[in-house]
Amino acid sequence: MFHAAKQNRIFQDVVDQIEEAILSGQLQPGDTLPSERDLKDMFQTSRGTLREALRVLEQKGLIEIKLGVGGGSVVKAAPLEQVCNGLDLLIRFQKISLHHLSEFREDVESSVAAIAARRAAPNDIEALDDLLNDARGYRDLGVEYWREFVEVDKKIHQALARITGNPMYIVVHQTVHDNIQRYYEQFLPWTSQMLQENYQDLCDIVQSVKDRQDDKARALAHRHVQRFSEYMRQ
Amino acid sequence: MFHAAKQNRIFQDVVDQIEEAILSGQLQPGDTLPSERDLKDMFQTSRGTLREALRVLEQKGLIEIKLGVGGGSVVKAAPLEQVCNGLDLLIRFQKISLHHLSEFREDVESSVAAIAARRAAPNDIEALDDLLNDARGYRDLGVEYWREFVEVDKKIHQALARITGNPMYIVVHQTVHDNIQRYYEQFLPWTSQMLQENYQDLCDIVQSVKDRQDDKARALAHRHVQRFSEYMRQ
DNA sequence: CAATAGGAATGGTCGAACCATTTAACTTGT
DNA sequence: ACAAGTTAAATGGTTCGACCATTCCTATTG
Repeated sequence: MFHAAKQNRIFQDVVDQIEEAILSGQLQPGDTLPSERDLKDMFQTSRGTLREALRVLEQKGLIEIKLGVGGGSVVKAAPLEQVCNGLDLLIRFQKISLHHLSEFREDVESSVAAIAARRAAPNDIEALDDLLNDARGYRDLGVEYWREFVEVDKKIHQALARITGNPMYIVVHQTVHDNIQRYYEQFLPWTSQMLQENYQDLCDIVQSVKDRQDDKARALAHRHVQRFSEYMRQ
Repeated sequence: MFHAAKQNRIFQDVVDQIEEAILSGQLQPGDTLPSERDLKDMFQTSRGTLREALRVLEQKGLIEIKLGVGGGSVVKAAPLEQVCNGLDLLIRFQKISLHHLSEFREDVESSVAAIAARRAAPNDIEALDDLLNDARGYRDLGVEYWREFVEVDKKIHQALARITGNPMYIVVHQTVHDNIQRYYEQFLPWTSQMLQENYQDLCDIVQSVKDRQDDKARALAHRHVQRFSEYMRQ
């Protein structure tokens, strides 16, 4: 339930203090921390210990460290990559398979589509239509434009996630998508037929979002992702 | 698309080498790395730089560092917590509201229940029944045992997540649950009626898992979590 | 006025020393 | 012979001081 309180570790105390300052808003994204030599005086510690603390914060994705005279530790906007990297590590550690990730993604995308269908505003619909037009363009250009098509496909899913207005879906969706994409980029036997099927799927999903049919959108999105998973299984 | 290749950073090279050794299986979980003083000689670097590398690996969840003569850096089994910690940090950093968290949780718990209903093995059912018995015991003891009851409730949800066999659900579920708990521990107007309702919900869910009725389990879990969210809105 | 050279601030690295903790071996008393 | 306490060694944690590499600003010079 609790984990050991290694309070002997000074750098951990420094990490906690700076992390608390960031999470509480005392330090805003973009703010620059004092230099290492100043910080070491503030915390009354050595530079080595302070640097270990900064290293941890950097690894957590909370700060970014820049070189040179104007440099220093800058508070980052959102530690999203860290979750991505953590997931990636788990995958490479073979604790999570592509199958697990796909299954999870099916549920997330389904829920996102369903909620989007309930909440899409007129300008959201407009944006989706624009993206759909782009997708049709690349489909018509032929299978050699699969890379551009996939990019639009990604943007459509991102747009749906944003329409939910719930940052949890945005964040989780992006993390899962990024990690799946990293793998399927290696296997890319895209056919013209797959492009056509995917485009049709997207059209159907957007249409059901327009019609406010959340259950239909959920089912379509589920089938869409599932089909994609099956492509990859081969 | 790419991020800067700061190859000036020696400690990063050390991190990469050790990480590669772990991922490739040259270093197995449980193995102990050489001491800092030996490692510094192997990498031909200073102890300070080497320690920064170890700090990063520790933060990544790949190694655990123990004190004393028998101590050193031990390769960890699974950096599962790292994803939890990362997601947790993201939730707190972005100050994701209870409402958004709850909405997301409703979907996750629903999917978990549905999948569990399809995959529960006999011994899983047994474990669920045992937990259900514990829950009934605390319910009968009265409302002053709400804390113990909630603990069992949590264990039941955890058990369902584990039954899915998909680490993604386990990790996401646990993180979301912990963060919601952080909110509702402040407000605890538990009534005897709420205890009763929750217990009945759990019974129904487990029953539908037993009956392999995944859609019913999904619906019940959704209502269960939704009801809980409504409690807290007051 | 532009190009170049220099200097100062800052992160990155190094080495040596010392402290704190832990384990194992050793000593001692019964 | 056994148990308790003591000592020693290995290991991570910390400190200090020095120097290097990078970056930006400023002053010099053509």
